[in-house]
Amino acid sequence: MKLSTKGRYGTRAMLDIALNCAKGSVLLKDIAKRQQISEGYLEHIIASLKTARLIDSTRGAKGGYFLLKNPRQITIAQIINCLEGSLAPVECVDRPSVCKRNKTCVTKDLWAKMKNAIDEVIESTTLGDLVDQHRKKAQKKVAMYHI
Amino acid sequence: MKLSTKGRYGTRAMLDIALNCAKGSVLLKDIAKRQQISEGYLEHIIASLKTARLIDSTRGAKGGYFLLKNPRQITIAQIINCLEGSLAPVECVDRPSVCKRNKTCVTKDLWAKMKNAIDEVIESTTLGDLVDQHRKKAQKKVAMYHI
DNA sequence: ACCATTCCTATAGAAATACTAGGGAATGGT
DNA sequence: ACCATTCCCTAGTATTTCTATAGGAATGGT
Repeated sequence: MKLSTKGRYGTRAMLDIALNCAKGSVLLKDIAKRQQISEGYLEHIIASLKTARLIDSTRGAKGGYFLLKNPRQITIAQIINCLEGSLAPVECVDRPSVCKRNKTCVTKDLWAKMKNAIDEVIESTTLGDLVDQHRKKAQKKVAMYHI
Repeated sequence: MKLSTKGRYGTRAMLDIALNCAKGSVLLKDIAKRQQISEGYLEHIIASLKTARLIDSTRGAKGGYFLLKNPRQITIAQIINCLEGSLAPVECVDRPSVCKRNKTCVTKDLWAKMKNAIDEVIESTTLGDLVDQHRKKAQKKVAMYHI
């Protein structure tokens, strides 16, 4: 039960934009290089994030991508859901009608509980939280070099 | 991020054995019919459950499968883990060395949190719990017919 | 000896994932 | 007006994982 690369790369791309937006917009090329993702593939992921209105872009020279909201207003759930859809471990949790067993099935209830636990994590974490944590870790690393 | 059929079928198979073990062992054929899983495929799943020492079998005529422990001693985590491996949403959570970014990566910490939330659910639920819940639902259904 | 049953291995079709390729369109600096 | 830079869009393909299917061997009760 793995997250696909879309979810993983997408989350890192969003964090990268949040960390590098000081001078306005961020180049896809730069995100790709820093995050070690192929430009071509990253384009697809970025496109989904744009459709979901989490980011926007300007074209042409001096173009690039930028967040449409404050990082504290962007939850990881929003990022993941637009790239992977629901994180329900089985389909019947979201759409009970796909399984005729759904009225009596107790495993369905269990999987629903699992989905809730997952959602709790990604809904309670914002991109702003990741930015904070990243800065804290980076600072610690710099401090270590000075010992 | 879906659970594969192995995890889903396996959990239902274990529940089926727990519910039908009154007369000793349970036939694969019967599990397959009741749970609507192909016999051939169920064989693979059952084999893994056996390797994990959750069930055992007797061969030949009058053979079948039976639980090796009390349902209250069997967690869903044990079932799922032997069929799907860890439910870590990304590999680096279990084996940090697969990603050189692991020292500074804050998304890794997030995915680790997600794994913990998932594990909490499947470790705190036992096969016995599912049996209880199933019996309660079945009873309710019978009562409704009598209205 | 017979038969129902579990056990084991190999193979293959289907679906999803993870990219790659290449041309097109908008923009801004010169 | 030109051109480099950048985003935009569609199609195709390679790889992996999932979901089985098939055939036969071993076992044990009758």
